[in-house]
This record gives sequence, C-alpha cells and structure tokens, in this order.
Amino acid sequence: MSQFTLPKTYDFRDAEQRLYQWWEENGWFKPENSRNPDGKPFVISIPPPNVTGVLHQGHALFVALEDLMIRHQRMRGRAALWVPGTDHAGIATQLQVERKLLREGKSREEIGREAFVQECWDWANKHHDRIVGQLKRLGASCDWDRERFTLDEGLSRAVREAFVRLYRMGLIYRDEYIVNWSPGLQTAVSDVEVEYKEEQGTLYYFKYPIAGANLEDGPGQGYIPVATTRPETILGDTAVAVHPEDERYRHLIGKTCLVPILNRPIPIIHDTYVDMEFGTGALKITPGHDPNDFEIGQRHGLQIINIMNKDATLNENAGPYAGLDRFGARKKLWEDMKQAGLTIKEEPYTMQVPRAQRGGEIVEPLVSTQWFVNTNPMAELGLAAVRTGRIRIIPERFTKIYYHWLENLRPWCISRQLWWGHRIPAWYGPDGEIFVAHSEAEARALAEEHYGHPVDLEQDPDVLDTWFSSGLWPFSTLGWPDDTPDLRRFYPTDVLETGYDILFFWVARMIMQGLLYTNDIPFHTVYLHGLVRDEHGRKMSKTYGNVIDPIEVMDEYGADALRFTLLTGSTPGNDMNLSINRIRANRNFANKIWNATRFVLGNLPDDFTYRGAPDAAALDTPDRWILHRLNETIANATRLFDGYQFGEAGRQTYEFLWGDFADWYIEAAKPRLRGDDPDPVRQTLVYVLDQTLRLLHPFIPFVTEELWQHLPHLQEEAPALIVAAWPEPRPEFEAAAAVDAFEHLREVVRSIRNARSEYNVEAGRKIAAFIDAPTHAQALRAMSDILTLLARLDPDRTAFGPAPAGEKGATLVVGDTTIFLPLGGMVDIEAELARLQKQLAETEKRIAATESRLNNPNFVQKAPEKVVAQTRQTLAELQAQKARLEEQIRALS
RNA sequence: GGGCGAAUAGCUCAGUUGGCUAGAGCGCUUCCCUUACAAGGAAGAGGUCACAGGUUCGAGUCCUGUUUCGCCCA
Repeated sequence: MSQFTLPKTYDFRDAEQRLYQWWEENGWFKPENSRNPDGKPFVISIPPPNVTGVLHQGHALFVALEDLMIRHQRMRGRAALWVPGTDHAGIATQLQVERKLLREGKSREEIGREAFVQECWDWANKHHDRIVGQLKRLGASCDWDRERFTLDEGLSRAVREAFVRLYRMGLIYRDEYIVNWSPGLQTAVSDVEVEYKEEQGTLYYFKYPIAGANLEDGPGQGYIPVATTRPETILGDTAVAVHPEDERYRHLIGKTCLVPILNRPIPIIHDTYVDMEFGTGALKITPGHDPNDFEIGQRHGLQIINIMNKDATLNENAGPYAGLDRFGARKKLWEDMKQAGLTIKEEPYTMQVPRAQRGGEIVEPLVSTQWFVNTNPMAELGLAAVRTGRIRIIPERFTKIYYHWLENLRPWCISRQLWWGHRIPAWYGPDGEIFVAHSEAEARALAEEHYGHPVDLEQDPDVLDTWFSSGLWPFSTLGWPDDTPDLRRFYPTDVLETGYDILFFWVARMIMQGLLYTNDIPFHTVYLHGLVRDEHGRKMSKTYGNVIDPIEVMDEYGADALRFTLLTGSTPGNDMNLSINRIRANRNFANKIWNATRFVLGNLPDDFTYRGAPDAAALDTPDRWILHRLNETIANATRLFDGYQFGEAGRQTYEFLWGDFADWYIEAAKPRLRGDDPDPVRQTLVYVLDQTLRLLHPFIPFVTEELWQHLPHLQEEAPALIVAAWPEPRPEFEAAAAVDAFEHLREVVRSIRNARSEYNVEAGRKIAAFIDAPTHAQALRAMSDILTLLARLDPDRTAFGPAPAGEKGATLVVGDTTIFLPLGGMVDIEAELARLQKQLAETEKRIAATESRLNNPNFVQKAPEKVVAQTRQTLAELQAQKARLEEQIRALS
C-alpha cells in the first residue's frame, strides 16, 4: 500500500471550510507572510459590499476575479494585500431599518435621531458577519486584520478631513439649486442616482392665454399653444419661451400671458434653446421644477416659484391645488382647464421618466438648499491621469465613456437628508454663518474668533452621499489622512476591479479624490467586469424567479466550481450568462483533477523520493512531450495573466490538464509504470501535476490546495500551495522532436480507434495490426506498449512493416504511415475504397490550397519565414499521405 | 440624437500583435462499468464565423457600410 492515499471522492464541504481556516490561521493572507515580505507589494482594495446586503453573483464575480489576481501575484512573489471592508450604504440601510421599525409599529421620527442611528449600528453589526462570512466562503484571501467599515472612526475622520479640505479650497459650497428630489426617501439624490426609463405617457396640449386678448382670436393671437408632459407644473411657470426666429410667435415676444387658472401674468421670452419642431414650438418655463428650465430661468433672470412640498404634495403657491399630491393635482388641474376651454388635445407620448435608482419612484426636480462639490478641477486631474496613461482602464473602450462623463460633469450634490451616514461637518452660527471644521470644538473656536465671543452652534442635520466616503476608500482604508506605515507601503494600490456599472459612481470619484488628496493615483489599472445574467441573458431578478443564488450553488457544487465558471465564462467588460450546466461541468473538472491525482499517488511506492523538475536526460518521448506542453501552458497562462486575459488562461490550463495530461499522458504512463524503470515516469507525473495545480490555484484554490497537500514535495518547498511559487517554463524541456513523435502516435491511435468504431469491432477485442511507418518507425516501435494499449491492439499480432499481400482488412493512412488492420470479413472492399477515396479527395483539396499559397510569390516573399517553412512542411506531409493513399487505392482496385 | 457592445455548432460561450483542417461545455448519435474518474472513457454528427464591400500573400480577427438585439449618455 502506498503512503500516498486519497479518499475516493472529494468532499468540498469539509475541505473548503477547513482549508480557509487553515490559510487564515497561518497568516497567509497577510503581505507580511508572503514569500517575499519586503518585496514589491501588490494591492487591491475590495469594492466594499453593502454591510447589510446578501451575497449575489455580482459579489461572487468580483471576489473570483480579485482573489484570482491576489493569489496569482502572491505566487509570483509579490507582497499581496487585499484590503477588505464593507460599506454603510446610506439609503439602502436606512430603508431596511425603517422597515424594521415599521414592523414594530415605530417610525424613525418617533424614536429620534440618536436612537435611530443606534438602531442602524445594531442592524449593520448584526448583518456584517453574514456578508463577510459569504465572502470567505468564496475563498477571498483578504487580510481580515485590515478590514474597514466606511463609518468606522478612522474613515469618518478621513471623510471630515476631505470635506474640510475641499471647503477650504472653495470646492465645496452650499447653494440653492435644482436637485433630484426623491419624495419617498425624503432626500436629494445625485444625478447618477437617477435612471431615465422610457415610459408611455401623455403629451398635453393647451392654450396659454395672452393678456388682454381673447382666446377666440386663435393661436398666435389669443393664445400660445403649449405642450407639456407634466401639466401640474403649469402652476409654477414663470415664463413662456419661443424661438427668436419662429415666425409664428415672433410678434409675441415681450408680451405677457396668464398662467391658466391662477391668472398670474408671466412674460413671453425668446431663447434659442427652444426646439421649433417639438410640440407646438412654444415652451413653458418652470425654473422651480425642471433642470433645463432652471438654466433658462437663470439666463433670463426669471422668478423661481416652488409649488411643491418635500412629500410631493402641492404647496400654497399652487393656489386651489394646495394639499393635493402631484398626480392628483395633474388630473384636477387638467379637468379645470378643460372646463375653462384652455385645453387643446392629449396625445400618447413616449417619455423619459426619471426614477430613483434606489426605490424606483419618480424623482421630482426641486429647488432646495444643498451642499455641492465643484468637481471641475478634480475632473481635470482625473482626465489627465487617464489621458497620459498613468491609469489604464481595461477594457480600453471604457476610457472614452470615462472621458465623456468627466468632460460634462455638473456639480455633485453630496448632502442627503438622511440620518445614517457621515454627518456633514458644518455648523451654523445664530446668524447662519457657516463654520466647517474637523470637530465641534474646532467649529466653536472658529465661531468664537468670528463673533468675538462664544455662541451656540447648530450642526447641519444632513449626512453625506455614501459615494463621498467610498471615493476615499483606497487610501482611507490604509490610514489616510495620517501618514501611516501602511499608507506608505501599500499606496498607491495596483488594480481596482469592479463592475462597469459603477464607473461613474465610484471609480471616477476615487480617481478624482485620490489625485486631489494624495497627490498620487489611487491605482494604475482599472479592470471592469460585466453583469452576471441568467442563462438566456436576462437580468437576474426575484420577480422573474431566475436568480442563481451563489450560496445555493456553493452548497451543491462547491466554491471552486462557481469560481471557475465565473472566471472562464467571461471576458473583461462583457456581461456573462451564467448557467447551472456550466457550473456542474466545472464541478466535474474538480472531480477530474481529484481522480488524476488519485492515480498519480496510487502509483507511488512508499519509498518514493520526489526530486523536483525531472532530469531531461532520463526521459522518454511521452515525458518530453507532456513537459513541452507544460512549458507552453505555463508560458501562455503567464502571458495571459499579464494581459488580464484570465478566462483564456483558465481555459487553456483546463484543456492541458484534461485533454493532454489526463487523457494522454496518464494513459501513456500506465504500461510504463509496470516497466523496468518507472521512476522517471513517476517523477514526471508528480512534477506536471504539481505545476498544473499551481497554475489552477488562483481559479480553484480549494481543490488544488487540498490535492497539493497530498503530493510529495521537495524538502525546501513552501508549506502551502497558496504561498508556493508560480511555475516558469524550463528551457531544457523544449522538445520539438518528441512533440512530433507523440502527436503522430496520437493520430495513429485515433485513426485505429476510428476504424474500430466504423467496423463495429467490439470494444474489448484486441486486434492485429501491421504498421508501415517510414519516418516514425523508430518512435512508434519505442512506444509500441502504449500504442497497443491505447488502440487495443494484440501485442503478439502487431508487426512493424508492410502488410502481407492478399489479406482482407482496413487500411489507414496517417501522414506517411500506413496501418493495416486484417479484419477479414468485417471489411468490405467497396466501403474501404470509398473511405480511402474520400480521404484522398480531402487530402488533394488541402494540397491544392497549400500549393496555391506557396506558388504565390507574394506569400513566399512577404509572409514570415516561419509561416512559409511551416506551409512547406505541411505540403510535404500531405504529399506523402497522398502517395500512400493512391498506393492503397491501386492495391484494392 | 450621440456613443458603445454583441451577432461563431441545437443551447451557452471562447477564439488579443491577422497565419496549420475555427474550439470548449451542455445537448444529440453509437459503443464501453478497461483496477484514477460513469461527475467517466472511446468514436461521431453538427458551423456560407449576421450581411455586403474593402485592405492584405493571407481576414472569424483590421477598415467601411447595412440589418437585428442589448447597454450607456443626452
């Protein structure tokens, strides 16, 4: 019995938990314990998940990708650090807690701010362990000692510092401005938090009466026809605008018209913004409730009338409609206008409805006093960093989107009328004077200086946009604003990996704020992944019922299967469709590796001594072939990793392990393990497996580590695969001749298997064969054990040399090798001839194509020498094959 | 309206400096429980690489245009 044994099946449930704990206990997630602790660091900051969230495939994908990069770089010898953490997710969390209170029959107003914030903390603390535990299940090799939370003391200090600095630079200001108001959430939200949905609505046409005229005088005389999708905003109109060159209305410019029902006089103005083609060509202007109108209003010095309360009911400015909600008012006003003969028509209209990203309700443009960041100077920095190549975005096409966004930035509204979040560090004096400071004490001191005596201050009740604190993440997590050892050693970070959907929300703001506060880029590479959709490309949603829950998937198929599927099924920046079938297939892959390893271990004697890379001099053709292929696979995988082509690296390694190592090398090893000198084969088996497990570890860390622990190792080897060295190709394993010989053997075996199948030879039956191989005779002879085993030939009746004349059988031509299988009556001559003719025709077709290429002087002259030589060799082989085929056809005819 | 992406086998997808007969998984057909693995093995069927031009010795890959679908921005 061997000392190297493995259970019959892989129990990932046990292994995953055990290994994760073991890695963590040994400190291998920490850069201090890497092979090269003082070497160059490699750092990723986690995109902090919502602390109260539940793991979804988006999390699974980013964990898979980032853990892959971290593990790969750790193996490459970098001091790898993955900084973990969670986000307080202002609106989302506050909504959850409010719902919880509602279930208990309470409201946040009832319990008050302090108690509510405490409830939020309890809620966050309670849910924190769940999301973190789920990240760990995926295998995330984060340094948990460095875990941060966006609301923890250190990060809160960073937020205050950032705010104070921006304020002092004049880049943060408080202003009355039109913002996106979410009536349900009772807060302002920023432009990026509004999504425009195409929805079926109505375009209402009506008459704007001209002061002193009669409606009966008709359009352009008695009234101006105007169209709107939101009639209730008529009540807040402060002008009607027409295009200065519009012949229909030109004469009305400067006149006055009357707001329907309210009869408030407003001017008729001209502005080139007006689209003469749209609607009636005349535009009602509501600066208080439309962002475009707001700007027109500013240009023309128009009055701003706010007709709406914060809960989207109308206020006293709406006259008789005060107290109605916005949609009720719309209906009632339109009815009243109908009665007054002011309406013209209604027509169905597809419009862009602004909805809150969170909650989905219709956002109301509203003028209110908020805090804003003037992002223009930061945007310039952000643009320069990418334009000069200091920061690279992968895939590259997103740089254009990034530029466009930064070039068209509007002021960023950062105040939120919420309770859960970073309180704005601004205090107001009795006369409204603003004191922005790091702390209340500092604010008091400032105030005292200002007023000459101590005064009572009141802190701004609002909190900051969650993305404001997230924007500091890469450096605030490392200790900024303090000059900590971590900040010095690990900043700037290396790669920022996240979904393309938060390029604006998060990535751009991190770049801008990072550049401004740290005088450095926060990372040199942005890697963007796509969305995970269901098998047929639909967005996963609970209402569809097509959600593939990562936890359930891991329960059933293991974390490795999920990771490998996510990693090999996607390309950067593209959405991926996830299917259970694929996950199952990759679970099978883990099982394949497990069983290949069982085979290898089962063939090692008790006294086996592993010597590392095999001695090339002691090796045979199959060994040289697999080592050559290993070299190629290592080189390709490494190159692909360096180019962020992780999926392709994984697929190629998969193909190598399954298609080359398991299907051919192990099969070829079987007879040789029973031979005189099995040691080189054993060394090669262990070595190739060891190296392949290393290549696969970043993709499927659990099963590879578990198996690697069972493999024999050199004395000086690392204690765990997670900290073992990434493989490198070895020049002494280059073996073109062995590759040629073994590939030919593969072709011969396939060809015989094919013939057996075609002639319905029973799978178990061993048959005779004559193999006439001018070029590959020696190699095939040397591998005859393998050949007879794999092709199920009878060794006693397998001969090298031409077939005896007169026998009935099948003739196979592989290059210049001819194989004769004396199958007697099973074969009929007609069928044989037809098969050979078919192969001949195919061969001739390829010869013609190859010749025409070589006959083209341009090809010979312009194509790389390597390609030309390759083509010449192909042609020679094809011609040899053709000669053989013709020979056989003559013999049969 | 502007921009971007996708279109390759029945399904889901790879295919990145342009270069052997375009690959994989699943599904399908036939055979096989051969002591690593039936979650497996062997053989096989299945593709005018959306369409039309162009560049090139050579195009699934580069360029132009068209069609369909999807996304982002205004």
